[in-house]
Amino acid sequence: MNNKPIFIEKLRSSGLRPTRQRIAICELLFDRRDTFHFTINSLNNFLKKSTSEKISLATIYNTVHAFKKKGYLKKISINTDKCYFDTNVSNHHHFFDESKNELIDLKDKDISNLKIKKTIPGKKIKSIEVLVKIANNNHS
Amino acid sequence: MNNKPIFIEKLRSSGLRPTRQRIAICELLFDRRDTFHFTINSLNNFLKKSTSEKISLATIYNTVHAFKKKGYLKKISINTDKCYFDTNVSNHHHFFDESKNELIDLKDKDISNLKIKKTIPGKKIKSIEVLVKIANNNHS
DNA sequence: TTACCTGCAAAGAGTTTGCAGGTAG
DNA sequence: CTACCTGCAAACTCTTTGCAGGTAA
Repeated sequence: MNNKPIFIEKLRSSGLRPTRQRIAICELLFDRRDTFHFTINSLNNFLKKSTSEKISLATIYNTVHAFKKKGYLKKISINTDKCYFDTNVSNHHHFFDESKNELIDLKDKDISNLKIKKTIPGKKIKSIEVLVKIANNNHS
Repeated sequence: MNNKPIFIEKLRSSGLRPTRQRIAICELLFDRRDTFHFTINSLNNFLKKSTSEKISLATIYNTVHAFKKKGYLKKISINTDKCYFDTNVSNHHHFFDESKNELIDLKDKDISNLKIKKTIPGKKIKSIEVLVKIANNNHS
C-alpha cells in the first residue's frame, strides 16, 4: 500500500515538515496493522533495510522525540537500560519477554479490572502501567 | 541504634568483606524502618552527608550491584533515564510521583487482585509490576 | 600472605547538542 | 528567501572496567 500522502499530511498537520527521512520513518512505524515496538537502535537497523538512503542517528532521535511529543509514540519502561517505544499510544499493558528482550502487547481485557485503592492528597493518577515479565519455561 | 555488628555479619555471610565503605552503605540503606528508594547518584549524595570519608562512585556501583545480586536490593523501571533501587525486595508496586521524581510503595492490598488472563505458550510469568504515575493536581 | 576491595581515571553505551550545509514552503 | 531540518562530530550522562595500591582474614 502507498500511504505516503497520508503521512505527509500527518506530518504537515503536526507542524513537522514532511522530509524524506521523516516520511521513511513514518512508513516504517505506522504503515502496519500491528503495534510496533522498537528501540532507537532497532529502528535504525530497520531503516537501513527499508530505505536505500542513510538516515543519521541524530535525525532518528529527533524524529522519534518529535513523534513522541505529538503523541504518536509512547515510551515504555523496563528494567533494561534501553528505551523502548510503542506505536500503540492507547492505554494498555505489556509482557516483556526476558528470553528474547521483546515486548508484547496486553489488551485491557487480558488483565483483570485494576483498581488503585490508595490515594495521595493533592496528587492525581496520570497513568497505570502493568509490566508482566515472562521467560521461557526452561529458564532458571 | 547501632546495628553495625549485624551488617558486618550480613556482609560476611554473603561472602562480602565487611569494609568500611560497605558498612557505611548498609547503615544508610538498611538501618531504617521504611523502604528506601534511591538512585546511585542520590545514594552518593546521602553518603556524602552521612559519612565523613568519601566513597568513590565506582565502589558505590560495585556495592549496589553486589547487594542486588544478593537479593538485598531490587531494581525498578520507570520512564526516566535513571535506575532506581528499592530496599524493599518483596513483591509490591509503586506510585511514581512525576512532580517530585519520587517513588512511593504500594502494598498489595492497595491494588485490586490482579489476574493475567493471557498466556504465551512455553513462557512463564516471572513477575508482575504495576507502576502508577501520579502528579500534582495543578499539573497540566 | 593472599585474595579481595577501593579509588581513580579511562573507556563504553546511549543520548543530546552545536553548527554548517541542505531543503520545504 | 527564510525558517526549519539533516548529518556529522563533539559533548554529556550514566555506568563499567583496568589497574595500582590498600585492607581483611
